[in-house]
Amino acid sequence: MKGLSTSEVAKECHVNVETIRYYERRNLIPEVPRTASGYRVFPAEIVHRIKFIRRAQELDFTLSEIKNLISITENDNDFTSQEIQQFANHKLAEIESKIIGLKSVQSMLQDLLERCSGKGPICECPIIQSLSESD
Amino acid sequence: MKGLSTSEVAKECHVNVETIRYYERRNLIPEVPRTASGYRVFPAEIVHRIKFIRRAQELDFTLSEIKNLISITENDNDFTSQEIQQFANHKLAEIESKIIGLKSVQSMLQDLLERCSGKGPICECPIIQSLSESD
DNA sequence: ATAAAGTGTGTACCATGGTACGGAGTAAAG
DNA sequence: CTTTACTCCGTACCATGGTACACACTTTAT
Repeated sequence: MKGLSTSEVAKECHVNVETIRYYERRNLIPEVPRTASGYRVFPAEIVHRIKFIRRAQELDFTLSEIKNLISITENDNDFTSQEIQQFANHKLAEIESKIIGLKSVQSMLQDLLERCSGKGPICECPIIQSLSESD
Repeated sequence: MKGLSTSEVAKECHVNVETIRYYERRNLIPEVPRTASGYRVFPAEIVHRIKFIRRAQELDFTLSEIKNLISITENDNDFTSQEIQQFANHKLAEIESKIIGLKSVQSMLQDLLERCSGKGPICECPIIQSLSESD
C-alpha cells in the first residue's frame, strides 16, 4: 500500500488539508493519481515538496516565485539561463537590502532591551528614534 | 497658512491619498483638525509619522505592531516595561531567525549565480538542493 | 460665473495566502 | 450493517494592506 492520503500528507507537513488542495490549484504540486473513487494518492516525495514550499515562504518567496523555482529545477520550464540569472540577481538584491534593514532593527531592539530592563518608566525608545530620524 | 492637505501629505510621503485615510481608520495617525468645510489639515510632523510607518513595514512589522510601537513612544499607552521588553524580545528572535534564513538563501543564490553564468544548460540548482535537503 | 481640481464619505473591490463549509459519496471500525 | 471518519468539489469566507468609485460638496483658476 504505497501512497499517502491527503490528510496523511497534511499531518506530515503540518499544514491544513485545504492548503494541499490549494497548492494543487496553484500548481505548486502536481495533480497526483486518484483511486477509483477519486481519492488522491500522493507519492511520499510530495512531503519534501511541501516542506520546501513552506521553507521558501518563510524566506519571503511568494508562491509564484516558488513555482518558478520549482519549475527551474525540474527543467520542464521555458526559462533561459539568462532569465534564471536575472531572477536570482533580483532576489539577491532584495535579500541583501532586507538583511541590512533587519540588522539595523536588530541592533535597535538590542539597544532597547539593554536600556529598558523591564523595570521603571518607559525609556526614550531608541527604536523609534532611529526609525524616525532617517528620511 | 500652516498645515498640509491630504494630497500634499500623500505627495510628500509617496503614498496614495486613500492610504492616509486608511491609516487614520486604523489609528496609525491621529484624527487631525478640519477646516470649516471638513477638509483635513495635517501638521507637518505627520509626514515623519507616515514615513516611519512605511520604513517599519519594509522591515516586516505589521500595521498593528507599528501601532504598538507608536503608542509606546507616545507614552499614552497601557504597556508595562515588561510587556515592551517581551515584545522586543519576541520580535528580536523573529528577526534573528529571519536573518539566518535569508543569509542561507543569499549564499545559495550567490552559488547559483556562479555556476549558472547565463549560458549553457540549466545547472543542478543549488538553491533547490539546499531547500530540499533539510527536514 | 463657471469649469476643473480637490476633498469628503461610505462602500466595494483587489491580491495574497489561505481556511471553512455544505452536500454527497467512500472507507473503515464496531 | 450502520455509524463514524475521510474525501471530494465548489464556493464562500477570513485577514492584511491597501485601492477605486460614486456622489456630493468646496476651492481655485480662468
